[in-house]
Amino acid sequence: MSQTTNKYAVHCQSCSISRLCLPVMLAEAEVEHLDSIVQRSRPVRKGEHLYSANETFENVFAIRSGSLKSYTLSEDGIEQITGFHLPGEIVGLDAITDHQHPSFAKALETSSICAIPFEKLEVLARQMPGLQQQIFKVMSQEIREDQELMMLLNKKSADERLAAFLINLSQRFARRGLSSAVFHLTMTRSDIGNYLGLAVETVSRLFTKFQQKQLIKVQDKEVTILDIESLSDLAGTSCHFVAKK
Amino acid sequence: MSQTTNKYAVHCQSCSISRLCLPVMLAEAEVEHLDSIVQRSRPVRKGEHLYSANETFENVFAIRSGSLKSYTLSEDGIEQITGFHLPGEIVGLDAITDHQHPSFAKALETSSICAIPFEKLEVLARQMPGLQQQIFKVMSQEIREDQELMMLLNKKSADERLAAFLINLSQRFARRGLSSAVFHLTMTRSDIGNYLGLAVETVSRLFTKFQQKQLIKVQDKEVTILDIESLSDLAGTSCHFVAKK
DNA sequence: CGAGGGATTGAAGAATGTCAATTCGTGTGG
DNA sequence: CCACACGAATTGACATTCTTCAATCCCTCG
Repeated sequence: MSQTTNKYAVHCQSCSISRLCLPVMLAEAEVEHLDSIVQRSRPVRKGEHLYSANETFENVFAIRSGSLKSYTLSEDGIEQITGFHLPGEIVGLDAITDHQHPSFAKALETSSICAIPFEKLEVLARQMPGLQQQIFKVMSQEIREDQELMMLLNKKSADERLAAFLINLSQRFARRGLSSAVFHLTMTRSDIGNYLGLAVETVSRLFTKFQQKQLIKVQDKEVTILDIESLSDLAGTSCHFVAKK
Repeated sequence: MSQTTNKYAVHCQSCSISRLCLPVMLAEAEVEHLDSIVQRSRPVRKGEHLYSANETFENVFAIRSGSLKSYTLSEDGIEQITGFHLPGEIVGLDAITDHQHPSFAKALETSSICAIPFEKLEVLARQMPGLQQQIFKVMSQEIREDQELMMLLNKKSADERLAAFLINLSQRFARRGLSSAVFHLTMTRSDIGNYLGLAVETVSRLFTKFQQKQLIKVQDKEVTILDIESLSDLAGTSCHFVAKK
């Protein structure tokens, strides 16, 4: 066992978010196998990169605590945030294709990360049907979420985008046993705008607008959802045409 | 062997686009195994659905010839096209997560399709490392492409989007041994607009604009790329700020 | 030959971006 | 411990791209 493994030992067996992570479908003995290939190192601090574009792909990463953003850089150096990631989620899956990371992953706060050597994971997956299934599911889920995001960016107004974003975060926090009503944004307004395809100023204006409409309360990075109903309506059902009348 | 398998028998071993499809990394004997679980049925005709949202997920589908579009419907019934698919590509991967299709796949022209029972594929993948790897790669690739599309929708102007779309199509045709300069659009202008997050009118205007600039030649559904250089520049490097000056 | 969807083109309007100024908050260094 | 500096956030005024609406044309397919 490596030193790093000892030092930051939190085993999958006792990990609080294992039910959201790869071990979900595994028997106890299987979890031990998985655990044995997982590498844990010192926490990644805010602003540090977990991986960068063009780096060789070796591991996928499971988030144990904290939060990350992943993003790509276009040829002209423009940052495009492709996702925010919470505990239990797996990042780095976009690198499998050609063994090189196409994107960056950066910590939004100090975060604990499990590195999982992908080649070993593949081998294990062949022996453990449940693990293979779970990997497929996680990847499938990501494809689906990206599609939903596309829908959001393509068809929805600025109001709808931000509402959907907040609802989405709320639900994800809830699944992790945190409050769905009050939560902390670890990303900047600029990050949110970048992710949603909006100017920072627009995001800022919307926050105040939502606050005036008593949908949410915002104090710096602390968001309180006051009217989840209306916010959901805004996020989901209303469309350009209807909204206008 | 089922009747359908006989009737439309084109085996993976002799399939012209197998190098773009799942068999890529397999030994000949392995391809035979894969081939034995693949189901081929009568071609899907233009406008017919390969699968629809909420249907139970059983197969992923490989496209042998023709083209498809996949799309989702929002709660308010708005169509959002999430991709156009060419021979060699696999569709239905977004359904693995919860055994239900979240999206629709519709033929844009008469298309030959291979249905691959996913449960059988999973079993096979455990026995054939190369197959498992290829499935992972295909899924990873899709995640990556969705991210690129997000970048496109989020950060690029209408001109850049259409240019990128045309370049992308051109490259994909080229990989399939077709002309990268002259090709046929099987989707409508409306489809293109939907996919790129633009109004049909905008797409139409851009086609004429590109034509005036001698970048392309368009005659109905037939596109000829005249100046791939400039078009690539437009698609990739130029950014809002620079372009404005 | 007629009908209907697809495509094109023009004119006007709206949503959002851009620019600019100010405030706020936080972390750093003296 | 305070002052400063710098990035983040907010707010206002203006600019612009793209959408929306409307009319017309075209092509295909019954």
